[in-house]
Amino acid sequence: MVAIETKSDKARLSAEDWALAALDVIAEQGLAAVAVEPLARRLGVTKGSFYWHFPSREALLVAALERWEKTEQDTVFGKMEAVSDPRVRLRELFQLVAHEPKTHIIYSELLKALDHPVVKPVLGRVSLRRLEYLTASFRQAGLPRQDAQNRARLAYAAYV
Amino acid sequence: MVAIETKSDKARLSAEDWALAALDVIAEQGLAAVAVEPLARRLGVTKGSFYWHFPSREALLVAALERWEKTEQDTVFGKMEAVSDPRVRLRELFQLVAHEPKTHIIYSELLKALDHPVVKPVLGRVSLRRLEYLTASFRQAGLPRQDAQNRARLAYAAYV
DNA sequence: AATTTTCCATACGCACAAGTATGGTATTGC
DNA sequence: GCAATACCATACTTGTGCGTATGGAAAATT
Repeated sequence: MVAIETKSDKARLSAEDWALAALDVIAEQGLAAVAVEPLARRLGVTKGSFYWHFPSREALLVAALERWEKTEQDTVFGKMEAVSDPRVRLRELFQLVAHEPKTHIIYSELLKALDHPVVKPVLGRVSLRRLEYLTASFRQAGLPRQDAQNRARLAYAAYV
Repeated sequence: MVAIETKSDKARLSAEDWALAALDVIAEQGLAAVAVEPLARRLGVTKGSFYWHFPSREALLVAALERWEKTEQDTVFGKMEAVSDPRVRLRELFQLVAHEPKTHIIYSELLKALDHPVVKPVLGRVSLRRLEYLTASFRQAGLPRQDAQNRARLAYAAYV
């Protein structure tokens, strides 16, 4: 028989479950609030579980951010490719960030923790990708190179 | 004889010395890094000193932010009153924030800690004052009320 | 000079989180 | 059914920070 399991009561956990829970905590209380024991309580287990899946808290952060970077990339760029007109695509993009608050909140929390060595490179890559994407879209919309770059920077700054 | 004392070797400390040291730590490592025992080590004393001047860590934060709010108000608005032409005054203002990094950095660190109940009202007041000042200057520079407000908001957002 | 005050050190107790060690239970593969 | 492995609980140890209690030294006061 197939076990009937909801997200909140599960017999056994995977490393990914921990990473997702960590992202939830980041969204709710920031990166500094990601602690092993509170997370374990939240998941209904103890530290013993955690240290089987991960060697350290640091490793959890790396895994969580890695997963966040991947999914944010997929959702945003996945939904964008469908639209061919670059101008409509830009509108869709802003619509998307506005109505997908989770990734959005995590982004701002990570901004607050930019001094953390694990966070910096990740956020650097994500920001750069978004900027390049914006610039490219503005260029396809007809703007010359320099103007497109400026518009992109402005739009992104406004978003932040 | 008057005691010759440098800032780093002083026989006895005052509450203000602690507040200033706290602001230094905020500027360097953020509000969360303001801890009593490390601060004491930094000042060359122990906790015993601290808890004579303050009843708690919270009280130190309040005192430090209060002091920061006061001095930032004095320096900025003090240097601005001298200039009568509102357009020149605006240029001076941006010049000022750019070359007075200390207050500036503290401001951004406090932004990261906006969720802290002690920080929120302080930063709210400071931001509001700056915005109103900007708006007033833009109006005196000849812009109508609505445009002045928008320009002020934009300029402040860009600064942040 | 003697006595208050002022300021600080030392030594506690408490709480909480990181990591380790070890043993137990549930699965899975055979 | 049985052994191996996967997953987790319990019980440590260590580190660090908050706050308290108390006694001692230096300054100021009289």
